[in-house]
Amino acid sequence: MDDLNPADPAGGDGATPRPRLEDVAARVGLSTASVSLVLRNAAGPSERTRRRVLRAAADLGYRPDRTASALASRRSRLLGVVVDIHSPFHAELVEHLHGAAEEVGYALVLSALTRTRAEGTAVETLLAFRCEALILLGSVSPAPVLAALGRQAPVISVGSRTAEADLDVVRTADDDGVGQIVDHLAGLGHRSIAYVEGGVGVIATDRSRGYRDAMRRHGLDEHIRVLHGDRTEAAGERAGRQLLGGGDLPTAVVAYNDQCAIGLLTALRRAGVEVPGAVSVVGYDDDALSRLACFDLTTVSQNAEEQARQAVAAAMERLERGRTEPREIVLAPTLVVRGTTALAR
Amino acid sequence: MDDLNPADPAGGDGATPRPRLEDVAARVGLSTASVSLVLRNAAGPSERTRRRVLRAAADLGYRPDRTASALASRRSRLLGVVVDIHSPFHAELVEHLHGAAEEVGYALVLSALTRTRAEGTAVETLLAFRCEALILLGSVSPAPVLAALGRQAPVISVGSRTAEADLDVVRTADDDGVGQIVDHLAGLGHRSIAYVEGGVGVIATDRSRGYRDAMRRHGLDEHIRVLHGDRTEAAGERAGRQLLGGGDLPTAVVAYNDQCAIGLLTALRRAGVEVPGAVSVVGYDDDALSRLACFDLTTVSQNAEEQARQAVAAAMERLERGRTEPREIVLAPTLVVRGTTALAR
DNA sequence: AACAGCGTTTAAATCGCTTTAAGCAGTTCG
DNA sequence: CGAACTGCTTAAAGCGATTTAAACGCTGTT
Repeated sequence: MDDLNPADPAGGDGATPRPRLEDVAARVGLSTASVSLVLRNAAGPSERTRRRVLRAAADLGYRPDRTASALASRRSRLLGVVVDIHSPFHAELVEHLHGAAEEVGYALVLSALTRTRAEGTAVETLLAFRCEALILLGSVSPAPVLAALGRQAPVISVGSRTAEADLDVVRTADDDGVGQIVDHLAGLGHRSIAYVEGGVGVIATDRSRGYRDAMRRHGLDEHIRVLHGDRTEAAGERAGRQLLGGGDLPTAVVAYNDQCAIGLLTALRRAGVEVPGAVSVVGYDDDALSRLACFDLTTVSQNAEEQARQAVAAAMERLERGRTEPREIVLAPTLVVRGTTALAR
Repeated sequence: MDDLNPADPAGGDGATPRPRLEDVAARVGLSTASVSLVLRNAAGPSERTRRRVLRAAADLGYRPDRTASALASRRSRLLGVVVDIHSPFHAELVEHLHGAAEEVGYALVLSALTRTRAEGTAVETLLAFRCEALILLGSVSPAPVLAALGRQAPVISVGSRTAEADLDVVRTADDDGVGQIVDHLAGLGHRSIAYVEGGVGVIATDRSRGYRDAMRRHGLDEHIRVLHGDRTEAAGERAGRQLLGGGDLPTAVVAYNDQCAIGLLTALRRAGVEVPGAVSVVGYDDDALSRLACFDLTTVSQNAEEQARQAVAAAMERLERGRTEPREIVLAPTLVVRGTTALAR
C-alpha cells in the first residue's frame, strides 16, 4: 500500500543485514538452540562449544535482538522508570538506577513526566513495552491508582510512602531528616525556628510532622510556626517576603526542599538580611543546586545511590525470586552541614 | 532448569493474562489480520468492521504488544535519545521530543549519559532496542565515530555542528548567538568585553569565534580578551578570581554557558563587585538556573521546543519518506535580556 | 453462463529468538 | 546384556503481532 520503500530501518542503505542467531549457528555448524544457550550463559553447552560460539559471535559482531528475545522468553528484562525530567534529584536517582540495573542484566526504559504528560500516560507507555516492574520516582498518585497499577506489574515507589499495601517502597525517613535539622539548629542555640511547607503529598506531610515533633521534643512548642509553600523557588520567595513583612523574623527557617530554600535565601538576602549571620536557612535533598558555591546550603542528603540500589534489589526479589509480600525499605537520611547555618544571633 | 516459578511477569499473580489480538478477533468473529488492520488504521476494513473491532478492543482493554509488533513489522517505531541526564537544557529538549515523537506515533527510549556511562554504551543499548533513528543531544563524539554510527541507523545530532557529512544536524547558530550578546553589550556602551571560553568541542569553538568576530565588527579588536574555562560553575569562579586579581576589570563578561556565568557571578559578587552596576555578565542557554530570581541572568535562548520538533521531523523524513542526503538545520538563537546587563559604567 | 472487477476478509508465512522434549552417544549398573 | 543414567545437542513448537497473496461474495458486462 506504500511502495515508497522507506530507508531500511534495520541497517544502513544496502548494507549487510544484522547477523542473526542463525548466522552465528551456521558459522560454527551448530543449532541456534546451542548458540542461544551459550550466549545467555545457560547450563548445558560444553566448554569447547562455548568458546567456539563466543568466538563466532564476536567475529560477526552479533548482538541479540532484544525485541525477539523478549517475545520468545516472555521476559523483557526491562525496568520502567517514571521520572520527573526536571528534577535534579531524579536525575541522580536515574544515574544510579542505570548502574544497578545493568549489573543484573536489566535495562531501563525511562518515561518522562512533564507538564503535558501525566503519570497515567507515562505508565501506559512503559506497560506497552512489557516492562516487568515499574519504578516510580516521587509518585504523587493516590493509593487506589497505585493499587490498580500494582495488579499489572510489581511497583516500587521510591521516595514516597504510601498506604497502599501491595507495593514496595524505598524511601528515607523524612520525619527523621527534618528532625536532624531541628536538632542541629537547636544545638546552635536557635529557638525560633520556622518551617516552610511543601504542599500536599505524603512526603510533605511527613516532613511537616518531623518538624513539629522535633520542636516539641526540644520543648519549643510555642515557637512552632508553619508557613504555606510548595516545592518551588517561587514559594520560597513568597514565604521569605511574608516573614520579612511580619516583623518578627525567626532566627532559622527550614524549607521543604532545596529549591524552596533557595527562593527563601534569595528573598532574605535581597532584603539585606544576612544568611547565616541573622537567619539560618536549611533545605532538603542535597541536590545539585544546594552545592553551588553561591548557595552553599545546609541540607539533608537522601543518598540517591543507596535508594537506587535498593529499588532495583526489590524489583529483582519480586521478578527473580518470586517474592509477593510487599516490603518497605526505610533508609536514614544524613544531614549535610554547609554554610547557611550558624549560631543563633 | 529453574522451577521457582517467579511471579508471572506479564500480569499480576494468577490474574487473567493480557488480551491478545486473537482474543479481540475471536470476540467479533473475525481474523487477527482484520483486527490488526483496524487497530493500525490501515486501509481495507469496512466501516462496520472498524466500529465492531474498536468496540471489542475497548471492552477487553486490549493494548497491542509493542514487542511483538516490532518483531513482525521490522519497525520498532522507537527513537533512541542519548541525553546527559544532568543537563537542565537536555531535560527541556527531552520534554519536547516526547511531545513531537508521540504526535507521529513514535516512542522515545532514553539512554542516559553519566559519569560511568559513555556514549558508546548508551548507543549500544539503543541499538539493541532496534531504535530506528538516534538523536544525540550535544554529542561530543569525534566525526569518525559518528560516521560509523550513521551506518547503523540515521543519526540526528542536536546542538552540535559536525564535519561528518552523513548525519543530520539541528542546532542554533552559536556564533550568531554570541554575536547578539556582543551587539547588546556594545549598544549599552560597553567596550571592554571579556569572554570565558567553554573548553574543547565545536560548540565552544563556534561561540569563541562568534565573540571575536563580533568584537571586530564593532571595532573592538584590541579589547578582545579570552579567559580559559569550561562548562562548569567552578570554571566561572576561577575566571572571576582571575579577573579580580588582574586589576583591570572589564565592564562586561560573556560566559560560555549559564553554569559558567553563574560561577562568575558568584565570584564577582562575593568580592563586592556589583552586577550589573560595575560589571555586566551574560550566559548562554537560558536554562532553568538562569531564570532563578537570585540570578536573573541575561542569556541566549536556544529554543528547545523548536529544536526538538526539527529533530523529530528530520528523523521522520529519513524513516518515512526515505530521504538519504544529510540536512543541516540551523535555527536563530534569541537574546533574553534579564537583570545582569546594564549601561557601561 | 462465463468472466472481469471490486471491496472486503483471511489463511498462512514470517520476524529472531527461547524453550521443551526428545535424540544420541557413551558410561555405569543390576 | 539390557536398563538406567549422564552430558551434550537439536528439532520443532511457540511468543504476538504483521503482511502477502489468495479467496470470497457481489455486481455488472459480454
